[in-house]
Amino acid sequence: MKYEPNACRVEDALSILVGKWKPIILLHLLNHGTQRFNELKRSMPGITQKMLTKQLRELEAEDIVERVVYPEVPPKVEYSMTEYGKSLQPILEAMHEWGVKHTLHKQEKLKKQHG
Amino acid sequence: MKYEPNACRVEDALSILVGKWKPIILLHLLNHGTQRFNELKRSMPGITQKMLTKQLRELEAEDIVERVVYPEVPPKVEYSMTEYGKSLQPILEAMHEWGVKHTLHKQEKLKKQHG
DNA sequence: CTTAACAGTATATTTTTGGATACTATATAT
DNA sequence: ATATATAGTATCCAAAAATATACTGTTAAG
Repeated sequence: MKYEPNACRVEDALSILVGKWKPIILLHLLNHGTQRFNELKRSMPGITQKMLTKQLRELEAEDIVERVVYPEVPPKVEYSMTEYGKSLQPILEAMHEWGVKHTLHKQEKLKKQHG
Repeated sequence: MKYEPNACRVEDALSILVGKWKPIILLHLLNHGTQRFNELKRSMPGITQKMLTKQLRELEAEDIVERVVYPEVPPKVEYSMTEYGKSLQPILEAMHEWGVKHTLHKQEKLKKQHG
């Protein structure tokens, strides 16, 4: 494991995970498998169509998410994680684990501060 | 490992790693140990003093980085990872590993696209 | 007397990200 | 005839992140 500045690829992973909605989208697809556009939208209160579309297209461009259009009317579009995209799962899990610890750490810090 | 929306703590980890400079700062401190302010600045071409200060203060507020001021003139301030902050290393390493793979993945994709 | 090193702060501006709202097309249900 | 569901676009606007630039105070070096 080398981290010479020029060889550092942390940003590559980060750029895919970052954004207000991307981790939520990824975790939802990992947990629920294939989902239609409006299924995703309904499970993420607060997201706008524009944002959801934009995030999904970015993930698609990176081969993380697959988009399948069925030529029906009304339209039907299904999203799912690619096999390649699933390789992000261990990282998301590690971040989740760390986040849980960090929440506890902050709580203990607060206790100390007011006795 | 549960990801019920309310229990998802991925954002907690993400909020600490995110930003144009934070991963760079963290990796540098992990690899080089204690560093003075201008040592850090010199090793990150392009960063402004304001940005470096801001990122370091945010990391300090989260107990990731420790800041020690020596009452000398000219001023001397040393930064280092806290023990707690070092617990981020496996995540950063995992992201680096993934980033390396992703770089290769993209290269192969390009090859296919133009024959 | 001027300049540089140190570790910042202050102010203003640009760039990026995210959000609100209205609009499209087609088919089915009422 | 009207409303609803589908999966989006197109504009415009607000908020957040990042950058540029100038400034502070003290000491030592030239």
